[in-house]
Amino acid sequence: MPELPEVETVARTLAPYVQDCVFEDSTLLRSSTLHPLSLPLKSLAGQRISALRRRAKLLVFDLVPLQGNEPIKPIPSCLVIHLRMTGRIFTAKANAESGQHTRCIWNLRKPDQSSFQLFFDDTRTFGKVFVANKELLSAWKFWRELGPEPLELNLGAFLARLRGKRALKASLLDQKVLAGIGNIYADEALFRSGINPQRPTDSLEEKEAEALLKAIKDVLNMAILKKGSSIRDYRDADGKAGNFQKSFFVYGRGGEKCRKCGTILEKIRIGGRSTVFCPQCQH
DNA sequence: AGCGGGACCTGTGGGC
DNA sequence: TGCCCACAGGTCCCGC
Repeated sequence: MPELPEVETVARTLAPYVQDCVFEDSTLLRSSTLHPLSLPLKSLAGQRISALRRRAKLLVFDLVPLQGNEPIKPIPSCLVIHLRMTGRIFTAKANAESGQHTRCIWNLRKPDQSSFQLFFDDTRTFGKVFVANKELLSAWKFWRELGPEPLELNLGAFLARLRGKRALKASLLDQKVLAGIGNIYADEALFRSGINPQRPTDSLEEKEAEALLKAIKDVLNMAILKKGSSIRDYRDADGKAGNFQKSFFVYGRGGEKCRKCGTILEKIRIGGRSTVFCPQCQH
């Protein structure tokens, strides 16, 4: 579910609740939700959240030990959460009961000493929670190999990453090439730049790469402004759905008419993922 | 190197 | 109404 704009929205809506709060105890309701390399959840106790940020599709809680507390070793430096397809994170009052799909609950203490809970719910259970420090993060292949943030990428660096003969769409979905783009925004950016998703990656002319990079940034920025896209499950930390799904040109519209030219949109599979494009507008 | 397929899961929507 | 199948914002692994 959540791609870069959705995770960015969760980070922005959750930050005001958790900033400077301190972890107390944690409850893991499904063991597979904890990443195999993770430190135990109990090592979070006494850690203060100094910042909440996004990297790629990951939510990162930066931690600092509370002064005067004896931290549990090894000391974690962050809590990383990957929402995958159906993960949701939200706050609840102290002692709220878990739901059918609740996978993890954290008790947090605010600076004013009052307490509340942070819930991680995940219907399909693909999501992961990872308590880490620098060493563990660099041991995590996925993290170590993440490509650059697309919103911070310049044309030269983008061109340098467009290597290989595979379909361009497959490259855009590869988190080692660019970090944060998923199935929705890959299709939308390709449509908006007029490029066919099946094109070999290394066939792009510089002008086309420039148009594609601009389309990627535009579509991600617009989606962030609209608080993400909600197809079904996605909600921000306040439980609110996004609005960018109303602006889709192609995603989920296979067989319907192109909003620009009226041609019937084609639906194919690339790299096992549904891909919708306009055979008239995209070359 | 890069593909297709399957695995991991649960839920929903469409077709019959 | 009910059953069965396809499919879903992601990633990983295997075999060719």
